Amino acid sequence: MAEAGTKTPRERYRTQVRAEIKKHAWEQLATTGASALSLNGIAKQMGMSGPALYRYYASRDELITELVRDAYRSLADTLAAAATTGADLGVLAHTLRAWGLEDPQRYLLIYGTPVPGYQAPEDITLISAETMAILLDACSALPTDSSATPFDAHLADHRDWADGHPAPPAVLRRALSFWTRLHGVLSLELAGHFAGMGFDPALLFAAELDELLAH
Amino acid sequence: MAEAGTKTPRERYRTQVRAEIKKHAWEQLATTGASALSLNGIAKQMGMSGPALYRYYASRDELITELVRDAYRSLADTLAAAATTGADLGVLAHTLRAWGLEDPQRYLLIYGTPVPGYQAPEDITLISAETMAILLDACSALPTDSSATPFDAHLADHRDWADGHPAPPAVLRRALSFWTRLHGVLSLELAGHFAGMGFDPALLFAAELDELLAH
DNA sequence: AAGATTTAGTTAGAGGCTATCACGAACCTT
DNA sequence: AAGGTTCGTGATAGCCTCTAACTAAATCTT
Repeated sequence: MAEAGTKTPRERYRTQVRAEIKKHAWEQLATTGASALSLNGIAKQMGMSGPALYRYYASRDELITELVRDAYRSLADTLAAAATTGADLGVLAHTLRAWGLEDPQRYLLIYGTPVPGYQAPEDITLISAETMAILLDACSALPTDSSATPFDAHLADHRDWADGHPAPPAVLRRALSFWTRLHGVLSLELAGHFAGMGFDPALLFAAELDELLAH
Repeated sequence: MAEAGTKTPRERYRTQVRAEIKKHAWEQLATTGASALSLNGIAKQMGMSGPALYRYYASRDELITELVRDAYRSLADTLAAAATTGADLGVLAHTLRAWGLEDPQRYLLIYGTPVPGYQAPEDITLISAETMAILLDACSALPTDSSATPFDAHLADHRDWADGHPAPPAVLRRALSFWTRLHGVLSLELAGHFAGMGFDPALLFAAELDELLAH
C-alpha cells in the first residue's frame, strides 16, 4: 500500500503544490470572502508569478469549485464521524454549529449566496446526499410521536431526494425541519445578523434545538 | 408641496440618472449576482463612458450599499404595508416569502453571504430595527400560551435589540423563532438548495409556518 | 550516461475592471 | 453676455483573469 499510494515524484510535487494553493485560498476566503479571492494574490504569496498557478488550476472558477467540494466533503465527514461515535440529533446539531463557527465563510460557501448561473458538478451533489443520509439516519432513531400532517402526504409522494432511504414521511419531515431550522439560526449568526443584538447566539441555537427535539 | 418637492432642474436630472443607474444595477444583480456587478458595464448599457458614473456614485461600494439600503427599505415597507392592513403573522410570513421570490438576489443581498470586513452604515441598521418592530407587534398579538423557557430568562436580560418594545420575553423568543425559521426555509429555497429534491417548497414553507403558529 | 520528452515556471500581452485626473462642453445663475 | 458650477470625455495607473511563446529543469527512454 505504501508503494501503491506513492506516485511518481512529479505527481507528489504537483499534489503538494495544489494543496499549498488551497491553503492560501482558504486563508483568503476567510479574510476577504470568496468574491475577492485572487489567483494572482495567491501566486505572489507563494513567491511565484501569476500565470504559474494555471498549471494547477485551469481557472479561478475551478479553484473555487474545488473549495466548495472540499467544504461539502469536510461537512459530510465531520457529521459522519460524529454519527459513527453514536451521536444523536442533539450532538449532531452542535457538531454542525461548531463546524460552521470554525470557518463561517466555508459554511457560507455552501449555504450562502449562490452565483446565479452556477451549477455544481454532480459529484458535489452526491456528497450533499451523503450528508442528507446521515441526517435521515439520525432522525429515524428518534420516536415519531407526532401525528401525520398534510405535508407528510406530499412528502410521501415526493421523496426522490431521500435516495432510497426507508424513512417514513414523518421522519423525512423531521429531517427537513432539522435542516432548515438549524440553518436558519446558524446562518444568521455566521452572517453577523445577531451581532449588535445582545443575546447569546449559542443559547438561541440551543433553544431552537430543544424545541426541535421536543416535538 | 408640488413646489417644495421640485428642486432645480439639475437636481432633478441628477436624481433621475441615479435612479436609472440603480435600475440597471438591479438588473445586473438579478442576472449575474452582486459580485459581478460592474459600474463599467452599467455605463455602457446607458451609452456613456465608464468614469461618468463616478459623478453619481463615488464608488462601486457606495452603489452596492445603496442597493442594500433600498432592499432593507423595500422589505420594511412591504411588511409595514401588510401589517397596517391587519395582517397576522401568517400573512406576514407569506408576504415575506413573496418578497423574497420576487427577487432572490435582493433577499440574499440582505441575508446572504456578507463580505468579511463590511459594516453597514447606521441608518441601515435603523431600517432593520423597523422590521423587527413590525415583527414584534405581530407576535404580541398572538396568545402566549407557551410556558417560560430558560432562554426566556436570558432574553429578559438581553433585550436591547427590542429597542424599547414592551413585549414580554416569550414574545421576544417567538419573534426570534419566527425570523430564524422562516429565514431557514426561505433562504434555502432562494439559494436553490431544494432544486432537485422534488417536493414543493411552498408546502414546506407553509408546514413550517403552521408549526410555528401552533405553539 | 545521452538524448528525447514532458513539465514547471517565466515574461509579454490582451482585455476586463475600479478609480483618478485633467480637460472641454453644457448649463444655470446673475 | 459673463460667471461659476456641473457633466461627460479620454488618458492613465493599477489591479485582475487568462493565453501564448519561450526557457529551464526534471523525468523518461534507450
